[in-house]
Amino acid sequence: MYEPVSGKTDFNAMDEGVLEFWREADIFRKSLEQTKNRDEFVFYDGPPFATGLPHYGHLLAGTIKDIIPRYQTMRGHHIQRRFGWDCHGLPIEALAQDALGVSGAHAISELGVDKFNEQCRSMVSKYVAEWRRTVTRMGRWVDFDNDYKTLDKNFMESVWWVFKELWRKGRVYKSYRIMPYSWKLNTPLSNFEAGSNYKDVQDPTVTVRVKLTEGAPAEWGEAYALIWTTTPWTLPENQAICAGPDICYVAVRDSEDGCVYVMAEARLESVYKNGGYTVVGKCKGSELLGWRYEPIFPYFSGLSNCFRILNGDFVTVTDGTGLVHMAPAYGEDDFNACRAAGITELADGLDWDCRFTDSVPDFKGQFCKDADKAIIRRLKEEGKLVHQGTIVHSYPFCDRTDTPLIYRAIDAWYVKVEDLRDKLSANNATVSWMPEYVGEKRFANWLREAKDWNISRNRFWGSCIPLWINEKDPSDIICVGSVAELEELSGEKVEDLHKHYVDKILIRRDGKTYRRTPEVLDCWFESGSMPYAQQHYPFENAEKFRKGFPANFIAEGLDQTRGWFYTLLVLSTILFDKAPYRNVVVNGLVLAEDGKKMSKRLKNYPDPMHVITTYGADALRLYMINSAVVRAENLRFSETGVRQILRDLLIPWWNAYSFFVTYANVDKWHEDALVAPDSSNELDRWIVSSLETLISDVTSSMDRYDLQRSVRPFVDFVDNLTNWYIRRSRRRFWKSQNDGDKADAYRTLRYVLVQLCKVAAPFTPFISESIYRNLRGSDMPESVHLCEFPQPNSAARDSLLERQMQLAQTAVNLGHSLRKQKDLKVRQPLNRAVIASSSEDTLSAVRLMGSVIAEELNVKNVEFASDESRFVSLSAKANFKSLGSRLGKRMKLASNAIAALPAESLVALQSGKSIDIDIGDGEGAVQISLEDVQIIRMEKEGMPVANEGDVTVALETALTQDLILEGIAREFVSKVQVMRKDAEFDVARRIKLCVAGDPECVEAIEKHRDYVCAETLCVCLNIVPESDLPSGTPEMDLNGHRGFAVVAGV
RNA sequence: GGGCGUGUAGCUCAGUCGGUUAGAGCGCGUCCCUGAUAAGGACGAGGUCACUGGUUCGAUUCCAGUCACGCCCA
Repeated sequence: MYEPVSGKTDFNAMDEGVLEFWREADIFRKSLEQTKNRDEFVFYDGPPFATGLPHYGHLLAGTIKDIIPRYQTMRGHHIQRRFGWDCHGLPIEALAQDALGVSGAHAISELGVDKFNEQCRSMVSKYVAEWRRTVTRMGRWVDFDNDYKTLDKNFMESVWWVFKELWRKGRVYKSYRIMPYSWKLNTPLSNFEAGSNYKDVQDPTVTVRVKLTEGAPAEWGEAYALIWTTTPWTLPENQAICAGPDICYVAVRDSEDGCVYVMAEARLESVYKNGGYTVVGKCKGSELLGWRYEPIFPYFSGLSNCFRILNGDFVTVTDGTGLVHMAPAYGEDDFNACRAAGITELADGLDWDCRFTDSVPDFKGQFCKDADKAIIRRLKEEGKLVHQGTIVHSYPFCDRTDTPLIYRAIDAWYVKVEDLRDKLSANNATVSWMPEYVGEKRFANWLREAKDWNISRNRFWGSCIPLWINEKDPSDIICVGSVAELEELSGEKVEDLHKHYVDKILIRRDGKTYRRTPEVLDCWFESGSMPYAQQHYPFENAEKFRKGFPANFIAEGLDQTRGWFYTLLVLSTILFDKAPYRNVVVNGLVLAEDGKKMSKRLKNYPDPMHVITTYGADALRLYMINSAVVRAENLRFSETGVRQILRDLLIPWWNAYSFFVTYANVDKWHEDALVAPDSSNELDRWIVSSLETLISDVTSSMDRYDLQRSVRPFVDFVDNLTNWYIRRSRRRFWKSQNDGDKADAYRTLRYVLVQLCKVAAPFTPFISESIYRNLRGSDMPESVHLCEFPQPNSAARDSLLERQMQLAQTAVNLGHSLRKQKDLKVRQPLNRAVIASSSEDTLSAVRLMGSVIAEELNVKNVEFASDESRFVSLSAKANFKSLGSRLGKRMKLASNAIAALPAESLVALQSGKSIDIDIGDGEGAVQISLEDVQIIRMEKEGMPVANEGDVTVALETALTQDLILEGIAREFVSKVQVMRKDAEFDVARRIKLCVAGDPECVEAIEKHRDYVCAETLCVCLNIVPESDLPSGTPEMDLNGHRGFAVVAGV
């Protein structure tokens, strides 16, 4: 006996039962144990931030990260799956700030970094339990107990090792970068943070003249460049002027003061609104390059390389003068352009509160923006101010304090990457990406323009930059690469590597004192170090690491192009000059059904747990995998889509299984060993062959990491299994004698169901397990996930048989369509169907399917004919594909000529002859053969026909009295079956029938008495006068005839 | 502004290495079937394959440009 199965299953309960089994029988551990001596297939799991609950993006990535390892395990590999957590960085700091009620770097320092960091540490595992629950519920097998955390001392120590390797190779340097800076919080913000609070503000604008000293033609006399800015306070720090190389500039002589002014031609009219000038010269910005001018303010006039005109592509003529004032300490374009021009020393006159320092004595102590007025006044006094106004524009503000942000140069640590571009590209070329374009275009382009990587953060909770700097000489730096090294250098015991511990540790050497640089590392540096740090390499596991590097496979979202994919590659390229991964599956974004981002606030998506418990995890997994989201495209998440996959695949599959169990139990059929069936029945051979095709398709797609294409063939297979194999085989299971054919049917169906479980196990681990557990033999593994993946066996495939069945299905569909057209229900038997095809191959193939077609179409005889012309008239149409390339411009005429071909020509073509046709352009005859035309079939008078490809089906629709009576009998059986069902009789329950009706009805039932009794399991059929029926017996409509039946169980 | 991707039926998506009838599922309408099935089948309505040009005998497909959307970057 198999465990009885209900046709209506509760997928949630099924899932929970399977989870319980996995837990109790410890199946995941067993699967690892079982494969421990096999080849290692290495998977790296990218660590998520544990600062929120998992969303669909995580579920999707988790599903991909489950399917591939499950598949590879079944293919005989050993695969460690360690979960990882990204524990550092701003997300967790933000949670801690909220919890402590503090905000900003100042406040944190006041509170104490130790307090703050311990708060962060205590909150890291806040969501861990919830993650574990959800990930597990989705069916993902991953090791949570042996997970890695970026805050572990060992992990952090390996990060130091990585850092020191970079340092040793001369890859780490300190430099400036322009960042949004909150003067109220005394901290730089990330660009992301800066983008969240823009406001419209009114700022001053000034146009200033700058005296040219070199470059301008002497005949101009006194000449000035005109510059424009909305930040007058940056003028004291001016170091250069920038012109657009391709912008057209003019020099005009002012008719009032007689001086010459240079500006962009496009801006001339807005500067000189009322004329009053004469043009004395024109040139491109590239010609202004290198001209020199007198510093506007004297404070930084000693700096070298400054006070020149530079060129830059970012210059526009939408406002200002087309000549841009450059204060490289306060603007990114300025900074980059000046650095490119060899200006290395920055004029920075502000302290950490953004007040002017001693270096700008005239404005000392004033907050920079407040100094605007005084600066403008000074410019006016000195005759440098040409125009003054105001502008309203949108400007970023600090999110927390609502004060305007100041863009300024901040000291930061960088990893040199720019000179590695070729190596990065070469290493990337060894990686196989799914989809290809992400690696070959998107990522490759990014690598080609890779910029040096800012790895320092002026924050608190993270891995520390392990650099100790001489208090007296900032160029004297010690890089520490391990705990032992630090202990030795400092003589102190190092318990923890977080900032509040290591900042207290000083190194004293040769009478000098070294203090740690205060920054922490970018958390991308940590996740990029994951291949080494998760193993505590090189301090431990050196051999294990070497075997497991690079990874066979990683999977993350498209948004990681610049994230994890990148940092992994940069670090491994520097350390080992190798790509750290061989295969990458990139998934797209999961959007809400409306195409917008999923938003908790808008509630535009269903809760993941609700979806899982309603439809089961398998349905959700399949829904996501069966979409292009596994090929980096976006998915609009639709609950209906999840329900759909349940209906299309999981329910039919379950029903096939429930069918098997129900009837096997009724028949007491049971076999322990699972053997490949050796049935001669064509349906059996066909479904086994289809199964082999499925195995082969799935295997080849999975080996290419093409998940979407791996899922697709399942839908077809299950459709064939339920709607053709089982439907066609039903009577083999129902018949009362237990003969060899019946045993073949059971054996085949069980075999197919069990093999299907194995093939589907990586995708739908729950339903596969559930079905497998009930059907397996006693010597088979206790879990489907401990089985081997079925080997593709081409010997078991019979492509001719698959083609035959395909043709039979086509013929049946055509016949059904004819019945529909002629309004003849399938229950009405017909005398004859004719299958015609001019192709001998097709005809001989479909000929073998005659009985199948006859039964499905409910016709007494199926005939085959090679001469279609009995049923259809033929005409032809040109095959543009074959002729077009040959004929070119003559194609149009040829198409007309072919449409006009007489019947004899078509018969000649069909018999395989080539014919010459004259297409009337005087260029000579065109020789055509059957491939060059497409035969069109039109119905002739007589029998209705339908056609698809080279198969034509004709149906004899005339009804004889015999056929009509049989139709009535079948209709009657159908009605009685409904009554049985309504009465909830068991399928094997015998009944008694009391029947009445009009004369035809009685005649029909009388004539087909045996058939009616057999079909309805009726042991006693009495035909009585209508008047003997119990009152209220409902009348049946039997194809227009009156009938009555009273059903009673025996 | 740049890189990459996407745009096909009311919806979710296939497909087309250039070929004259562009498919599936859902939804809708009509009907059929039901002795496993919250099912299944047939038929029908529904498409200027985002737009504009170009190449070609022929473009939804190739090329260029435009527009819209998305991701990343600036």
